[in-house]
Amino acid sequence: MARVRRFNRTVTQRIGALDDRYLARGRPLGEARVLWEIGEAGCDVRTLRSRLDLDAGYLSRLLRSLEADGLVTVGASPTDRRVRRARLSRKGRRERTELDRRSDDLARSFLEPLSSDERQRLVRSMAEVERLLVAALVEIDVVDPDDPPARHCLHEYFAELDRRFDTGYDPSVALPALAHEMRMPAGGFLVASLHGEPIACGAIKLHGREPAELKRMWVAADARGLGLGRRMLSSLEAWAADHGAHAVRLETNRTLVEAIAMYRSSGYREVPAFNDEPYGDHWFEKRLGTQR
Amino acid sequence: MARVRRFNRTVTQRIGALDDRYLARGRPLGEARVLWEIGEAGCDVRTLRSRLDLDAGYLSRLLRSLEADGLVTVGASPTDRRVRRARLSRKGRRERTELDRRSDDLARSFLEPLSSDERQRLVRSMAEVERLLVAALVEIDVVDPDDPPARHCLHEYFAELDRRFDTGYDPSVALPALAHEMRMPAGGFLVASLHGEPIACGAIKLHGREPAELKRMWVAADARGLGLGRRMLSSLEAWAADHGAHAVRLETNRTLVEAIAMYRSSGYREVPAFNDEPYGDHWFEKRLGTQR
DNA sequence: TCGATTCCTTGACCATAGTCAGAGAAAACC
DNA sequence: GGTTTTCTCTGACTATGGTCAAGGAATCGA
Repeated sequence: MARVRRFNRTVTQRIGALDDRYLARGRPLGEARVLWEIGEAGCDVRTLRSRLDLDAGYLSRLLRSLEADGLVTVGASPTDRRVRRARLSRKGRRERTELDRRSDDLARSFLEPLSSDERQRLVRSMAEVERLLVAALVEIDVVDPDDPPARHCLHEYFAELDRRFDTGYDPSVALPALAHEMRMPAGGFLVASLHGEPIACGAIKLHGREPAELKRMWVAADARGLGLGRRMLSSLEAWAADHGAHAVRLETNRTLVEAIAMYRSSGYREVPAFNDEPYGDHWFEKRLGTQR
Repeated sequence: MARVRRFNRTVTQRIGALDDRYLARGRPLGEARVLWEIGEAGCDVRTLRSRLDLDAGYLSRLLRSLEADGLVTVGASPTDRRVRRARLSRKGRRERTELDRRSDDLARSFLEPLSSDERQRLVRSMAEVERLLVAALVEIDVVDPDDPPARHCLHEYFAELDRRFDTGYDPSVALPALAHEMRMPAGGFLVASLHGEPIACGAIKLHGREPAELKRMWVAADARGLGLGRRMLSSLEAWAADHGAHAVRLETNRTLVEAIAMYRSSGYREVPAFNDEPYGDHWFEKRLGTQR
């Protein structure tokens, strides 16, 4: 307990202060955070507001100020002209790159004085601390596959498969998993969210007395390494077991090496192909019920 | 690198914000920090200023405000009437206890959702992160044993021995280590400091071709577990070796179990008593020079 | 004993962060 | 087509954190 308190004080205040100073570089911290959060691709003002949890009036003023400095432009969103969309100007983009660089510098300054062995231990311990602290904040819920969070996850999932598969990914070629197959009574769709943002998903298709099928398992790139995949996997298994499944099976592509490693270490055994998914290279199955 | 950056963002901002809110409880954060830092025993205003790194005017105003709330009294220091000394009133003491409780609650809230195995891992990893981050910030210097930092360390060292030894500790009974024996050319006195505050010390008495003697090794209670003892020990050994010693020896009391464990694991072997230190229960020696 | 220095206080000032109510424009609802 | 809701902006206001310079009281140094 005392240990935790001291950690909070030392690490939080010391690094936090440094972090802020590095990020701010002469600019009010609020502006720097907004600049950062807008991102390369631009961002709707309402999204900024919810992500940074700022008052509408305050954010508006921050944007005006950034606009006056020539760092961002704010225009109407193409789809809904009430919504305003902030984009970085070229100068803003340069500025953001600079912030990025400084953030890297800061990280490097922690690692530099250490030996390579110590560096590894530091990074490993940091990951562990983060994983355990964040784990308590992640919520996994059953949602409808047509709800916005689920659609967001699926969109990201497909985009990632398209990037990673050697052949790209075309959903119309793959075996489908339709919305009605991933909601009750045919199945379930789980979404993990952190501070209200969806960061991982997975679906189960029930097949009566046959093994249930695991589909659409995805973890956001910036949430990896937190043990979230494993947690999602066991939540899906638990959901399947609760709905009468005695086993779960799945197919996967050979490029998804981390996923394959995770399946193996979670008790999945490779089995012969049980379907003709064109993108499938490996098929796995795990029997449920031993743990309950 | 990315890992370190993410750790900084997540842990720092998330916990930092929580920590501040917990600590503040309706009061400006600045006031809460001052209230905390004054401590049960009271504190000179100048010390507060340097510890919290606040502007003199600003701190003065904060104290006025705490005084107006009846939490603090500020009076002249007994030794130097320019210096002002802040003390907690009864109400202030209650308030500080409350802050203490909340800080505990916060720490508990991190641990609570975890299994006991996870808790252990979290605490261990936090200690590791802190140790490695702080290690880079600690400076070990050779100082004169009569300098204020050295005197502070020695004072704390004796107070601790007095608390821990079954018989209490009376410096006039023990074998002495006089200031001139711990400065060149007879010996050396090392102090480790973090942000300018001394947090550990140790001394070497040289004996020509005979083994050097290690004395006065101490680590501040709130800096333990950071690997500082081991670091101080190897700095002392290095200093001794640099000044011609081929071996180091020391005596210690049986109640100092962590120290004894550290000596053993650092390559010290127990040897027969080489002096008649009345508080000595164990005598150790280590040959130097193999590592250089 | 007479500056010089140290320590603190006070008044004047400033920037950042944030809140709140009102209003205008666009979209959604019925 | 009129009403309601959503989204944003603006102006007015507040609190917090912080800086700076002047000055008074105590102490130090010669």
